[in-house]
Amino acid sequence: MKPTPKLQCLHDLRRRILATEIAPGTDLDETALSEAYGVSRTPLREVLQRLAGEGYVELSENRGAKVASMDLGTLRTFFQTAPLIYSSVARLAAGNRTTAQLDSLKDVQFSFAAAVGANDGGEMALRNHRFHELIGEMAGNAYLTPSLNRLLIDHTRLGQVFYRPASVAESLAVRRASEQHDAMIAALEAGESGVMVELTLDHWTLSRDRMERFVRPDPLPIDVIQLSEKRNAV
Amino acid sequence: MKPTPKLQCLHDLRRRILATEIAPGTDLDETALSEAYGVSRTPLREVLQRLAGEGYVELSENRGAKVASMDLGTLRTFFQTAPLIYSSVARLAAGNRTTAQLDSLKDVQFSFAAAVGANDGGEMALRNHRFHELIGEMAGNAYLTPSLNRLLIDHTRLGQVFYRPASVAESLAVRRASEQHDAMIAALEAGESGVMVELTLDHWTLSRDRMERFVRPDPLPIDVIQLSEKRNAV
DNA sequence: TGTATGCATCTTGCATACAATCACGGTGCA
DNA sequence: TGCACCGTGATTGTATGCAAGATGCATACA
Repeated sequence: MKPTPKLQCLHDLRRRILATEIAPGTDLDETALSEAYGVSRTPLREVLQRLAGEGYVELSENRGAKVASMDLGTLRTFFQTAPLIYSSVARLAAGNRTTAQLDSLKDVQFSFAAAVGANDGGEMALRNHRFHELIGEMAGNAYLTPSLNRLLIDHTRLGQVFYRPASVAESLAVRRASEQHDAMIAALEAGESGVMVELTLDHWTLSRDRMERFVRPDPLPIDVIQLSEKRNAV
Repeated sequence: MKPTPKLQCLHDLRRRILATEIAPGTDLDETALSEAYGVSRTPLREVLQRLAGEGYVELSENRGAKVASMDLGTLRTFFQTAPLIYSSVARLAAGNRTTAQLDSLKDVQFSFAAAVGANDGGEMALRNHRFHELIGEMAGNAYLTPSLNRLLIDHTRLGQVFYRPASVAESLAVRRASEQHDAMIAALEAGESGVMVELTLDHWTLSRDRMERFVRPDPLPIDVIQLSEKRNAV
């Protein structure tokens, strides 16, 4: 392998977008980026074109690139579509996976578990991303893969919030997710597509519930709200 | 609108690939194409990158672009995946379509019917492509769209063979497809997602049967085969 | 005769320079 | 005061020249 600056730039941008280190909707300046990564604008533009093809960024004529936004409509669509694609991919993966892919998956899961142990939220999210990306590769379905990968981009970005577990309950959820990963590996190894689909749906439900819990948290105690209102009321 | 040579090139390449005017697997020469379309290599390369993102072509490092191939595995996956995506998109389209989109769809269907009347196979295939692409836009689901569009690329390329109806039976099938389009428009207009899904699956079945019939045609009469074998046997 | 190696040629990848387009601020006029 | 127009700076889009890598052929050797 050779770490050409162009590929390095590609991977780093992907990582930074997934980590929401660059926020959704952010405008990307070609000149600035090309200087930062030490490549000229030509290859950088090609990187952006590629990222646009993968759904990481959006290009508009004469107005440059911006990180793919996540508005309300997108979110709604996300929750609507994810179970369908995830479960379809899961079924296929159980039938088509190669042992080499299975080994890669185990490696990634090892890293994920390590990140969980180290309580490194960002790393967890990225390893989790790679884990599910690999399952997509196992499915070997060129038509579903682009959908899956787009879902995963937004899933990972949403998940960034949740892989920084504040409460004990959320820490437990992460550990449970990791256990589900292990179970998935077993199901994939055994080629049990039914089990794999079940696990995938459970995994989805776990993740979804945590996301919903973030969007609609427990309301503050009433008296606290009143207090804060008094303070803010000049 | 401005017909910049770059966009013209993009659209023309898409068209030629869909029409299998450029066969699957064909290598594309940057220099030759850039001269043909009157743009320099830089924007042409960006066009290729974009086409790669859409699934029309495949890029490989230092080896240029080639038109997306359609091997046996691809075909198998295609038949496996199409009903799922098509019906999902159909359901969503019935719920989300705007009247403006509906008008566009009617226009396209008008052109399609005209092509059928004129017995222009290539035009039929392209209009049919646009018809289903529009239904994808109606669905308004950024996650499913890339899958749908990839399916449509291969569907149209496969269909090129069938939109040149040789027999009377095939001519009838094309007419029937056109009627199904009309019925779909009605279902979309009424927002009847159930009906829309039904129609879509029927439409798929019709198309699939014709494709299968092409892949596995009626065998030649035995004596003819024997004859041709004798000829080929040095 | 089959295979390996080195060179010539062609193709792609990258950087720089230039052209076109857009955003913004200022100015003039109603 | 509000709006329209126009210039200027910044940013993107395009072209060209050169560098690096790959392909194919000829030659030499086993």
